[in-house]
Amino acid sequence: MTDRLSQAFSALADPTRRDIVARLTAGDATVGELAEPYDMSLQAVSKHLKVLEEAGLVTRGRDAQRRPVHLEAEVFDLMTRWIERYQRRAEERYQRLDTVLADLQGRDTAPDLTEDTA
Amino acid sequence: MTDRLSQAFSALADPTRRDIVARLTAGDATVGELAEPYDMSLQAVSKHLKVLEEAGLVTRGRDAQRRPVHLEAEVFDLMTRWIERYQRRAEERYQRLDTVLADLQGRDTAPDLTEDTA
DNA sequence: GCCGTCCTCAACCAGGTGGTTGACAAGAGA
DNA sequence: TCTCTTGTCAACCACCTGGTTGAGGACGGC
Repeated sequence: MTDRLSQAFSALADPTRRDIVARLTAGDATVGELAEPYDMSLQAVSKHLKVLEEAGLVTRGRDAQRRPVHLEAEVFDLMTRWIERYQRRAEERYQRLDTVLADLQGRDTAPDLTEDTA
Repeated sequence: MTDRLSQAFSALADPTRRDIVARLTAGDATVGELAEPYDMSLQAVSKHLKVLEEAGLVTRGRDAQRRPVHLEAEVFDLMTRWIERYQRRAEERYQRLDTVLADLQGRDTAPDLTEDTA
């Protein structure tokens, strides 16, 4: 689970972290501000932020003893590109379903593996 | 981790499962066909498919003792909507950065929580 | 009916995850 | 300097995850 895309999907698989991301679209915030609404220790939120940071979804600055958290948009783009690519293909497949049906009798081999997935 | 979106992100956080999804865009496949390229037991692949199925990314039919696996597009749409929503907001925030800078001196409250995240 | 094929279920295991508490580092302010 | 605020680090814990092996269910073909 070391690749960028796995880290990004994994980071957003947690509802607390998605909530944090959602709130950060309103503007940067400190760890304390982000932790306040949750019934959870500051340390736990700090861990969540570390996960988001390692996934590249967030960066952390420094302002005295405060660590302002900042949302980064690039990795989101990476994720949407991956999803839309296969979503689009799946939809295309249904649109030309007649062609697929015609192909069915000739289909006795496994699907090819020529596509990279990362 | 019971909600739909968490399950979907979590399912795609694994490279093997993303690879399976990618291959399924070429057409339905049986468990055996899907397992063939991996250095992994059939049972392990069967588990991966179960995860994908519970996330709603895939459905499984029945054809005698075979269980053809079929890609579903709807949940992808749910994910892209979530991502793009916050990605768009993050980008908008940079575009009107001058406004944000003007707001900075008045910003001493935590970001609001009016947004649902699921 | 019996065998082979395709697949799932159950038990197990190592390692990861999400939370806790306690200690402490870095700075601002008195 | 002493203290308060802000946040991280480390150790610990219960539970989940991704793999294994072994057993067996469901079905087609002989």
